[in-house]
Amino acid sequence: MAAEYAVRCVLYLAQQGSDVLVNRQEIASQARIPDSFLTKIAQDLARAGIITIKQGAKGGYALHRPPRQVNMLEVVEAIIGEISLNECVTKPAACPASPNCAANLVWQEARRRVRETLLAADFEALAKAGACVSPFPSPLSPPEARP
Amino acid sequence: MAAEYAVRCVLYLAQQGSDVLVNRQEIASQARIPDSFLTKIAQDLARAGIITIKQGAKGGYALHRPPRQVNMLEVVEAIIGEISLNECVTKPAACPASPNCAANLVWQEARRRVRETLLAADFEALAKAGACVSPFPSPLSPPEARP
DNA sequence: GATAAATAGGACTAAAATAATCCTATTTAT
DNA sequence: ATAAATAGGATTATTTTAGTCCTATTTATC
Repeated sequence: MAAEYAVRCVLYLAQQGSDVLVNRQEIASQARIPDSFLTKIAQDLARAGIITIKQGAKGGYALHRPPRQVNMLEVVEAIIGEISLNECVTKPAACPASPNCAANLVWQEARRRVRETLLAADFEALAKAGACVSPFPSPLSPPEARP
Repeated sequence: MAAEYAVRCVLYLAQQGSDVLVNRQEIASQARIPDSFLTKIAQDLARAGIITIKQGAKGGYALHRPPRQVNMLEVVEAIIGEISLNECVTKPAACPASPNCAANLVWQEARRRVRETLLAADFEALAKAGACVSPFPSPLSPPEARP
C-alpha cells in the first residue's frame, strides 16, 4: 500500500502543478490515504528530494521539481527501497552458487525491466494521461492518433 | 523464500534428467531447503503439474515433463500465485480510478515484462547454464549412488 | 499379510513485514 | 503569544511468510 499511496500523493501534487503547496489533509482525502500514514510517506518522499515540506501554519507539501522530472521508480523506491523481486538478488550470500547461477541472472533481468518501466513513467505524462492513455505504445494498447 | 526454494528444487530435478525419481531428503539437502518445508512446496508443484510425486517406500519426486517444457514463471506462480507487483493491479476495486489510471497501466506493463522474462527461462537452459544448486556434496547426507 | 520406508496433508507456531495510529515536540504565519 | 501545521518517535494491530509437528496413507519388499 505505502508505495501506491506515495504514487497517488505525488500524482495529486503533479496535477496541481509544481510548487503549489497543498495541505496534508487535502492530499489525504483526495488521494485516499490515511492522514496519519501520509505523514510517514511524506517524510520518505522529502528525504528523497521528491517533495518539499513546509512546516507551521499554512504549511503543506509541494513537488520539489517539475513533474516531468519525477518518475514512478524513484517514488516507489523512496518508500520501499530498491526493488529486488527476490532475496537471491538482494542477498547473494543467501545462495552460495549465485554468482554463476542462471536463475539469478533471470531474476536480475526481470528486475532490470521492471525498474526500466517505472523509470520511463514520468509524472507529467501520468498527470496528463488521466484518460485511459497508456504511456506504452505496443502490446497493451495501440498507439493513438494525434489531433 | 518459498518461490526460490521451488526454483532450486525443480532445477535440481532438471539436472538429474526428467523422470528420475529423487527422494525428498536428497533434494532438501542438495538444494538447501528445509525438509519439512519442501513437503509443502512439492505439493504446490505437483498440483501445478510440474512434478510427479511417488509415495511409499522408494518414493520421491520427479519432473513431470522434459525440463525444456518447464519455465520459471510457472514454477514461481505455482507457489505464490499470479505475480502482481502491487495491489492496484490485483484488486482494481481498491482504487476507484484505476480503469483510467495511467499509473495502473504502468504497473500492468511492468508486470507483463516480469512475467515475460520468467516465461522465457526454461529449465533445460537453466540446468545447462549451471545454477543455484550447490556443486558441493552436502556435509549432512551425501547423495547416494542411484542404480 | 506384516512391516518398514516414504510422502500427504492439516493444524499449529514463530517471526517478520506492513499498515496504521497516537502523542509530544517543533516550526511558522498572523 | 497563539493557533495552525507538520515532525518524528513509540507503539499497536494485522497480515504474510517461514517453518514445524503429528497422524494418516501409500507402496515396496519379505
